[in-house]
Amino acid sequence: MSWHRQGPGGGRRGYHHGNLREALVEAALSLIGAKGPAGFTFAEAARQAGVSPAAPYRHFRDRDALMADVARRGFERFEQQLSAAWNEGQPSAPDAFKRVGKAYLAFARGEPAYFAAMFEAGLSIAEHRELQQAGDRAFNVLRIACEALIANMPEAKRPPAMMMALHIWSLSHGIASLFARGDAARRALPMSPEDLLEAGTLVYLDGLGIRGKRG
Amino acid sequence: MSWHRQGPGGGRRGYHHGNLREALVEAALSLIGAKGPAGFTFAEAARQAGVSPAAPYRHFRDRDALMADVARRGFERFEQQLSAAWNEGQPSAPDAFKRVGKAYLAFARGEPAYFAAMFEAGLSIAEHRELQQAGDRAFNVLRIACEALIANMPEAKRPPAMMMALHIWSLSHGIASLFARGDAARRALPMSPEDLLEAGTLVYLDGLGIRGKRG
DNA sequence: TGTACATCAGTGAACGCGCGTTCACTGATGTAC
DNA sequence: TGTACATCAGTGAACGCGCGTTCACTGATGTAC
Repeated sequence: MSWHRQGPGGGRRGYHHGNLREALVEAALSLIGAKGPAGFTFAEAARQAGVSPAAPYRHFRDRDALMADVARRGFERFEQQLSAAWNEGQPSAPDAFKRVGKAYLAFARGEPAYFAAMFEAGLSIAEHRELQQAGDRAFNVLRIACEALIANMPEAKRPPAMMMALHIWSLSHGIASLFARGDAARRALPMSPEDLLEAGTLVYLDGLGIRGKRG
Repeated sequence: MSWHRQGPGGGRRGYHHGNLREALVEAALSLIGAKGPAGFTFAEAARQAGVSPAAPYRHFRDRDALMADVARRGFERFEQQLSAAWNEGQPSAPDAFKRVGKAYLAFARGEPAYFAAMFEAGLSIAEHRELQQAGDRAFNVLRIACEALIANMPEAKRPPAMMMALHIWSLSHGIASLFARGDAARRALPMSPEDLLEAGTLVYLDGLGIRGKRG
């Protein structure tokens, strides 16, 4: 909690919170994590941040604006984690690609509140252009990874990287949504989501003629 | 609306609704469709069905029980549509398989309220065993289709049908959730979701050694 | 260094609202005889 | 065929609650001079 003023001393806060915007985001995350996107209310976020119910209006137009901000931060965090996993394709593109898949699932499992805000809060894409852009930037990491993976293929056999990225994204997202989510809606699975995704990706890449697993 | 009593005459209803349970389900569907799972309330469902707010309690324990019933019906409908699309693999397993994929997307797009209740209402799988079972039955259609697709392969090269079905399910579900949903959270796509799924499935099957699209 | 003042980020009380749920009740229906 | 009665599926009024939002306000902070 960012209850204390910044700077030395860490004394009790006074009239001003000092970091309310961040505290509200944290509160929203903890509420979404605990009760789902529907269970998050503006009033309770204020209470959890220790301010009056009117205070949040200084920082967010309404409940949806706070939710959208959480989702945007989620996409940024998501992009960072995918990007770190890709690590510019080092030491090899296939290895790095595998890491990206794992990072996708790790995010769904490790940050269920962000994941829910991003994909299950019912936020309209059209009404929140900044969300779409943040989502596109995260997707772009995947596309770059796909481009690197197929860079050495003969041009005639090279698949469109965009389509490839959309397939990998969809497969990852499906597995994450159904089997790797961090809440009670997760379904049981006879193997780990990571193994399922890795196997599916290998088959898919094989189908594209990459890595030629099968003679 | 099932406003009138069953039977000839279709006269005005009296004290008893006659078909309240069904009317509540319909009301729930229309509310979920219009405002998402979070926007559906017990009270408004009652209002839309034209009864007092206490009446629904004769038929459902609480709001969640109604939501779960909607989801269960959704899974049953889903199973029926997938099953009809599969049509026992006629005229050929690959053709029928393609139809099943299209049916998955058609359901997400055509029945957004059911889809949301089934996958995005935050219902706990553990607390609603009947939901899990209904979901499993729908999934089973996919598994049977996968088994039929690989039935003629030499045993040594035959992939596990369960894994294959999970991959296809995940890919379909990812595409449906991200690009083919029937509400404002749908993302734009440079092609149709159907084409994306069909292309992805072909590549995947190719990777398994089915249909040998590529030399 | 001190002071006046503008601005910012809170307060807290109040509002109307709709929700979920309960209660004793009652009209309608079905059935035993 | 009629009647008494049990059961069912509704009513409608009431409750406490928490929400979103607004309002005039005020304490704290920063800055110009």
